[in-house]
Amino acid sequence: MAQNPRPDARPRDAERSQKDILDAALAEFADHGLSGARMDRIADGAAVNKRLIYYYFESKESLFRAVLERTYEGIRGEEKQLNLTKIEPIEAIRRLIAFTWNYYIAHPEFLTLLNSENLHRARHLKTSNKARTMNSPLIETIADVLERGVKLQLFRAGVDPVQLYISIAALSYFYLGNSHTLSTIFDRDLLGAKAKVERLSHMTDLILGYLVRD
Amino acid sequence: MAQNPRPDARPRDAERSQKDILDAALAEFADHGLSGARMDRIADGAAVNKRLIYYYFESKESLFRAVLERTYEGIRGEEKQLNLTKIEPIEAIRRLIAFTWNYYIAHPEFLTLLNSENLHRARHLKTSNKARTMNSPLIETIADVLERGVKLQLFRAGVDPVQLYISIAALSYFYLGNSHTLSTIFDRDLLGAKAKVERLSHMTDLILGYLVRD
Amino acid sequence: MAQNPRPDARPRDAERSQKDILDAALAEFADHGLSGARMDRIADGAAVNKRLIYYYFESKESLFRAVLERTYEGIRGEEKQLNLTKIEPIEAIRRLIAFTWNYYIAHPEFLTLLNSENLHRARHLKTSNKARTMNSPLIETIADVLERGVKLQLFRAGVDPVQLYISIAALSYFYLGNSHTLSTIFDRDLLGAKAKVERLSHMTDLILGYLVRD
Amino acid sequence: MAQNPRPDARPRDAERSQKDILDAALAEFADHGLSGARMDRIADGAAVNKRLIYYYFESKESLFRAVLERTYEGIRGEEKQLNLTKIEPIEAIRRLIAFTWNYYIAHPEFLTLLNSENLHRARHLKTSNKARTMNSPLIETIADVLERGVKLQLFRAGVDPVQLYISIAALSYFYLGNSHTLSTIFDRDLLGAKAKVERLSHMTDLILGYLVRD
DNA sequence: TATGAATGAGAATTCATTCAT
DNA sequence: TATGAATGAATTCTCATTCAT
Repeated sequence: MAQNPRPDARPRDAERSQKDILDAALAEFADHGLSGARMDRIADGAAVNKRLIYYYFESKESLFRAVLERTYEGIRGEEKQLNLTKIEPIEAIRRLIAFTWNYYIAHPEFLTLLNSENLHRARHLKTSNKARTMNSPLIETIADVLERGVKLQLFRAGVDPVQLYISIAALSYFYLGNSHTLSTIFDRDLLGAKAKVERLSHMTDLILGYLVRD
Repeated sequence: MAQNPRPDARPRDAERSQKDILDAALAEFADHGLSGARMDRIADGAAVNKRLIYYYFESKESLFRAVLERTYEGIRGEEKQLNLTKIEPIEAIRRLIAFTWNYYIAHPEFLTLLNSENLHRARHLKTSNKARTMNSPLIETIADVLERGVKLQLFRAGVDPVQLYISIAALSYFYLGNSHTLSTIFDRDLLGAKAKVERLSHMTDLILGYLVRD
Repeated sequence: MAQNPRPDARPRDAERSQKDILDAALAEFADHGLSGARMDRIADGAAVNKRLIYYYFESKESLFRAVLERTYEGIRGEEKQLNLTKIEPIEAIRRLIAFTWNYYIAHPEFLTLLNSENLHRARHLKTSNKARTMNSPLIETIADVLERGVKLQLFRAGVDPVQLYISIAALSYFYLGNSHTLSTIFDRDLLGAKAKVERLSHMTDLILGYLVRD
Repeated sequence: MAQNPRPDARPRDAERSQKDILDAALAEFADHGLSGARMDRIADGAAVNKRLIYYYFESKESLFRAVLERTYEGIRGEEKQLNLTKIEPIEAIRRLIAFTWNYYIAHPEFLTLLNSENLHRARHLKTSNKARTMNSPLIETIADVLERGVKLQLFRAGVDPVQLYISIAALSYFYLGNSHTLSTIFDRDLLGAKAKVERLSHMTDLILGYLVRD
């Protein structure tokens, strides 16, 4: 179908166009996965000519990689803001869980994007030096918090920070990412305000119930 | 003189053909998602004429739904086998975690299929009376185990069986389903024998650490 | 899609099956034309197995030819019933117009079937000895009526019966066969009771206005 | 420096392509009907890539609608050229009949296209604002001619212009549109030069024989 | 006489991508 | 930096017809 010119034809600059494309691509990939995404819709969403996408980003796959990189940058940036090194250990864990939970709620596209990338066996991640080396600062943070907690005889010893990081992520990720099937199967609204409060509470109880000695 | 059927001719077996199609479709959808799956590859995989797929299953979406239904049937069937009602509560939880973990390892296609279905907002599940009503028997089981554990003063009270079910699933699901990106990011083999033992151990510790009172 | 067995599985005989097939085929061809007709729908409509159609009628084209033949048989049979040779000429013309008009109204499938056959340049008619030789008895009838009318000094002389036959058919055929586009263009209901009366009246006036001398 | 468009400047490719597609589509739809038409043949006929058809016209149905619109535009345009308001009434009617006759002869595709559209119950016409509102100017013309003829005491009174318009169209349309079956049945060449002259003569006699008082 | 299973050859439509400017 | 026009290669789906019993 012939494309219409942008209705608001404000002047455009290279950076702006690229950002618009990445924004539209993120939405499209998050909504439809890599295979289901349509370059046409991305062009429409970004209000640019389709050809321009290829000008800036070589191909659909490349574009997906770029989106993935920006997405990892996004979460890593936020994780860095989360300064837990001076917070009391129990409270630090609390905040960590809440942060993860809230981040996923605020960025549902992160979940589906990661699912897509895993479906493709991390192909794009592996070929992205940028994203591959963006380790989460939270591993260090968790290690620090655990260490302090153990020293204060608050926490059990011998907990692997990576395992804990994964578990904390898992508890939110699965609940939110699978909410459509889960709520269908359980015939129960999992995303209402009350349900959300309960889930965060359960996850916090679970993690702290495990960590905290008495 | 009765003619023999061609020696290389596939015997005409409707049930067999349908099963072959479903098997091939499961593999294809699990590998590529709904959009990425190719009907041609499914036909090849099932060694049937492409047209036959449409003869038995109306469309790609319908086929996906059928696959999904059979997949849910599969896990629900196994869950039913898992008789925990007479097992001592702590051991029961242990077995439940191990079962979930092992099932996902044995059926990696279950994970990607569910991810696909969630990407599509459970569209197929919602239109499948069959699958929609196949509630997991494990909710009942968990409720029973928790109750017994509480009565024996082994477990903490007030734990919601659905939350616990979701959490147990989450811990395995996220680890296995995201193993490609996680192992890339952590540069660590998450699927080696040792890593698997450690993960199962961590998950069990986590859940029991939370549940068991002292 | 797999076919269901007939819900009412009464015993069937060859003649009955063939008639059912022809009935269903007529409806299908009339509704969708030759290309648009579906053998599957015909089988469904006749409540027989698709294979049976090929058993009795070689192919889609053959089936169409058979339908056409039966259709011509139908109208020729009715035309024969119309005994106008002893009717007063003016009244005979009146009856002839009304008969044509009413036949087309009662058999709308006749119109679309003929349109289809003309689209295909009368290919099936030309290869059907049966239909090709089924001349309309009305030509003779009209010739007779005209002759009598002229002798009685009622009608003008020199009218070609074939031209008149075609014109009488044309006036009904076009109105009824194109009623969908005509009523859309004129935004006027052409098929209501009042409109029908008016059309028949107009056609009769037109033909008699031409034929009758004063 | 403003460039003057050269008078012989080639039309934009886009326009040309669209016209070529519409031309080829008209021929194809006229020859085979909507269902029988093949997008491949249209692409070949227009010497464009098949994909381009979908680029400009959404679908086969849409293309058919566009063809229909252009076809109606064509006849309405010619009808407008036919200036009969200052012509003597009898001569005006003569010209009108001849115009209709000659237009159908020159545009046989118009007949089959309309038949197709009626087979589809004017579905495309009804969804085309363009075509739906292109009323024939001939209705007004006929009303005017009739009125003048009545005033001059040449014509009978009380003739509905719409009925007359339909009848004039019908006489040519049926003869030409059904010429294949008719000439097969009558075993008589209906499209030879002599036969055409006779038909036009008959139709004119018929209409004027009805209209003109003595 | 009848039928469920199966298919090869298309058919419409889609899609990422490139051409020409 | 930007774009409208164009396309080859799929991709889903269809259809008349045949196979095997």
